[in-house]
Amino acid sequence: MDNQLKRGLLDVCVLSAIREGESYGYKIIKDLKPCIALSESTLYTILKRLETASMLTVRSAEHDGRLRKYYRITEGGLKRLDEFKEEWREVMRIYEFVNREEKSE
Amino acid sequence: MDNQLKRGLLDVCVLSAIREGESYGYKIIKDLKPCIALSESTLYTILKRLETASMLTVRSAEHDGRLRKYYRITEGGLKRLDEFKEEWREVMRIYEFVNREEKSE
DNA sequence: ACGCATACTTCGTGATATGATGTATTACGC
DNA sequence: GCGTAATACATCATATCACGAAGTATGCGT
Repeated sequence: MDNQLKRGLLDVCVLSAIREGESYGYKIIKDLKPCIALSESTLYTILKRLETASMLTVRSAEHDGRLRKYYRITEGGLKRLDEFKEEWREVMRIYEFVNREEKSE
Repeated sequence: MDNQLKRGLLDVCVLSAIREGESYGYKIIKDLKPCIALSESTLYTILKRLETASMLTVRSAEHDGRLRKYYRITEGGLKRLDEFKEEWREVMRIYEFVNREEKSE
């Protein structure tokens, strides 16, 4: 899975990682590891994008003397996850088109 | 469907459009219209990319005094379509992660 | 003391989709 | 016969994006 298919999936993966409660960058990467691999630079890019899009909020807090940024999903983020489900129907339709009748073999 | 999810799907859509026999740009767009909308500039970019990747071959032929470029899928292209099926399992796994247990509501 | 894990940031790059624009011919209505 | 739409392909500029590389800084184990 090193291709373009990840695009469009990454955002929702990150959102789903904080859906159940706020989390922070490093933890998100670890939580998503069994699902999808993403590097730090990728994650922080996505988090910034989602913040700009008001799909999550950030608060900084100290933890063991270190700074941590905690991300919390917003209404907009939850809405995005819902929309994703809708979009997925469209994706499945395309998938089925690609894998349509391969009769005569 | 104006999002990123199309990426990764476009290539295989185009390949699947010429899987059953050679075709040309304008016709591919029309054939794919019920499946996925793509502009001419996008299509020709993809066709060029697929040609470079040896997933299809091109031949020019005159048709009604006009030049047409006919695209034919190669072994590599067919292999790509097979690989796509494999990759799809991965994608479905990710999808299921995103839409996992939304209990407690 | 050293290395590793934690934690976040910035920069540069390559890939990509797409709109805009251009060229050229055929088909069709009026 | 004239204009417009459809056919058919090409090129350019732009914006978005994932990601590796590299940097900064702290805490923990040995």
